[in-house]
Amino acid sequence: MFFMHVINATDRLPTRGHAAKRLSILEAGARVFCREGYTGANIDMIAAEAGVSRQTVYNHYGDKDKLFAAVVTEITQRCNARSFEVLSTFPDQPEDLEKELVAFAMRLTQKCLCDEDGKYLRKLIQSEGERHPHLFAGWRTEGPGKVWSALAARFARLAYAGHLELDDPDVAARQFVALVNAELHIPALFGEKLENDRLQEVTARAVKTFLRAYRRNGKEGEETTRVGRALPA
Amino acid sequence: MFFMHVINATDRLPTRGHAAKRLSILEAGARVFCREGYTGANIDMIAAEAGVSRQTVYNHYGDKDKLFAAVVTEITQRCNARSFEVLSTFPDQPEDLEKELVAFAMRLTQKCLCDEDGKYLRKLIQSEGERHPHLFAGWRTEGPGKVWSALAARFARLAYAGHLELDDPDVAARQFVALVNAELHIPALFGEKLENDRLQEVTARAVKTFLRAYRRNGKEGEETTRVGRALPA
DNA sequence: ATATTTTTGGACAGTCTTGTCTAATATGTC
DNA sequence: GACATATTAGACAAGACTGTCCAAAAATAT
Repeated sequence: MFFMHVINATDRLPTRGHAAKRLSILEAGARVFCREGYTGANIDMIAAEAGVSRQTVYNHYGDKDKLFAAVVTEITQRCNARSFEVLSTFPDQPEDLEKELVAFAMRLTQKCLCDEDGKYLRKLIQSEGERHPHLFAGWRTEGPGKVWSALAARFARLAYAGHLELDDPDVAARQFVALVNAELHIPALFGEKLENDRLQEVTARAVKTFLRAYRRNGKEGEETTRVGRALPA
Repeated sequence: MFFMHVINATDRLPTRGHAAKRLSILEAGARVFCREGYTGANIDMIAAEAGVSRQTVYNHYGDKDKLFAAVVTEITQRCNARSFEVLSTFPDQPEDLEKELVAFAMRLTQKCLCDEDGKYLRKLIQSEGERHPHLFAGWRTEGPGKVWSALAARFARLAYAGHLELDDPDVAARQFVALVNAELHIPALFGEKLENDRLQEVTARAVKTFLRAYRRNGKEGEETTRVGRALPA
């Protein structure tokens, strides 16, 4: 009983206000580190943006390095979780494969790559990936590593069900992602976002190309994927 | 005559030693800015790496901002020039399209994306693109802007000659680049380079997929691009 | 050889940042 | 209300960096 009390007093999660400030600092840290880079960010900026005093930042996270590491860990987890969430909406039993793949690709883009967390993670890696690769080792294995192989498994299933024709599901998965993101890289470098219409358009074209390469011959809907094709009667 | 002399004394490029130091500072600046980011880089580091005194850096470039701008301009020009050099080796009259496209893609990757200047430019844009987009406006229009449309023109020519079947050459060009670079992004984030064998392999697969999607129906070599395909007799 | 330009090293002020410390205040619990 | 814990503002020392100034030394041109 008194033991419980001791445990509660020391191990229990901080009180509501406490936890709220902690989170607020983390969010502000993500924003500022992302905006200014690790070296360019300073604690006062983060404290101000979080609406707390500088000392509170130090109370919670110790120093700049530890705060950065905490930000990386948190954002990584969020992004990974989001990725698997989206992955679970993959069209396993498609009625209209092209349409459903486009919708899936749009979810992937909007919820994982073009959202705030996705942008933060990208910039954090860009600014510190080369200097501190260990900070992102977890992301590499748990993030792209697992997402891609899970995606490959979904494609393999589509192939087994006769919808696709693949040499190597892993290659196909990476190429799918590459095609879908083709037009995003440069705008992302300058903090720009594609409008929704444009995103829809480039995604549709990416999927179309993917299916041209990988759709099983003689399957339905082929004439929509290759314009002006001269089919042998 | 005396007029010539005046022109020479004021307008001529600096003497050899002078120019050599100027260049050395620029190269060192590129390395250090790339390694440390704009904020993280400091003038003493650059001076030391260039083998000159700090004052000399200020004599040549005025201040940190101007030095950074000069580095960006120089590296941009080099990268653009290199891109068009490689572009001029595009296989316009291919005998073995797949093989020649793979070779072309390898040149593009190795000479433009994976070389030192390519890496510098990428990191410079990553660290300062969002904060100072105007510094890279020239790159966007003269670099990817023109390279892609030139590449699209080459693909259009291949289509006109009956080798390819394209809806939109611009889309095809961007997708080609995206496929070829699919595997490079993540290693690049951590300063890693793909070994040549691996690069060759992923490039071959990218081109294979590209041709599966865009090779003209009934053209030669199709059976090599689609494994296990069931052709209608 | 002499005059001119360039480079050097060092000192310097001013600014910014990190991380610590303290005393006062706020917040929440019992 | 009393008590413990969290938070705040501000001062502070130590260090780093920028950009300037200067006088001596070196390189270059005439």
